[in-house]
Amino acid sequence: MRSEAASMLAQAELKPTRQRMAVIDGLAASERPVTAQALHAQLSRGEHGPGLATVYRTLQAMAQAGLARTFVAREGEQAYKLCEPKHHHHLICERCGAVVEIPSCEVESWASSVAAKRGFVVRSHQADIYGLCARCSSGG
Amino acid sequence: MRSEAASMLAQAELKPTRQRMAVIDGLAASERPVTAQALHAQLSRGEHGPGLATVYRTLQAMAQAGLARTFVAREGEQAYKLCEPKHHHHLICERCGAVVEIPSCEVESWASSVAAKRGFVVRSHQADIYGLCARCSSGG
DNA sequence: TTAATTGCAAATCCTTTGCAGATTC
DNA sequence: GAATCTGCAAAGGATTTGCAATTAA
Repeated sequence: MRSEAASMLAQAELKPTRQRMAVIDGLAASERPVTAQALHAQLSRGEHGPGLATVYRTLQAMAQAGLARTFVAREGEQAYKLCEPKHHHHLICERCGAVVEIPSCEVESWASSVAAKRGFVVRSHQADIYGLCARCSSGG
Repeated sequence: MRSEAASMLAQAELKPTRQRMAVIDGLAASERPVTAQALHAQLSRGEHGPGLATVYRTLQAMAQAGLARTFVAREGEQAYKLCEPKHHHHLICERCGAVVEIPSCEVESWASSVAAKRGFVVRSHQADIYGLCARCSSGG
């Protein structure tokens, strides 16, 4: 049986090294986007944690392969989160940072009609919804 | 008669200094988002161009006041563009960088229904459409 | 006059890069 | 064995900040 991480690396055409597996496992373990710095710090708590450069390189490669998406963190950092390679949108909790993927794409028709009105040809679109998740809106 | 720039500064509760006016005029002159660096370089061609720090400070203040929006430029820089303080979306040309505002908000119902399905309470959303503007899709 | 603003340059801080040694296929 | 990958530390580059001089109200 092949691990999830190894499979993703194969998709990205990257060799499944111990360091990269750790990065991906770390990413997968969080339900919210993680910055390279944070991930490196976390992985460094154990032994054999990958170097910061490797974390950056791996995250970048994953994003480029479409297997991770980038988010803008508060102070100009970039945060990453694994996601399906196919197009989708996100629900993001502003309190706890949780990210839920929305597979459907109902914005598509809206996007093309709005674009057509102004002579645009749509190539892609991005739509994210920010709010409070069930837990945060009830508990807090 | 009060200039457009002075009026915006008033809205942001900033004193209408010569430097800030220059920054805003420079922003207003471009139909695409501009980075602080680019704006500073452009304004420095003339005399009395504001310092880089002032450009950064002004752009940041405008964004905070909701009078400008930030975009992520290619190499991790932040680009700014003036916009209406009220909520809206953007059509962005991937070729020439032009940005057209979409005042309507048809995503709103989509957003709240999708969010409700997962127990989320919507606080805001962001939706941008990328493509080619009329000129770029025909001419190129 | 008083508080806000500017400019400069130094300081921060995220991210990238060069390169020798280690590792995968 | 050849091509990749890693780690380290140095380099790069955007943005922020301290502080004395300047300017707006």
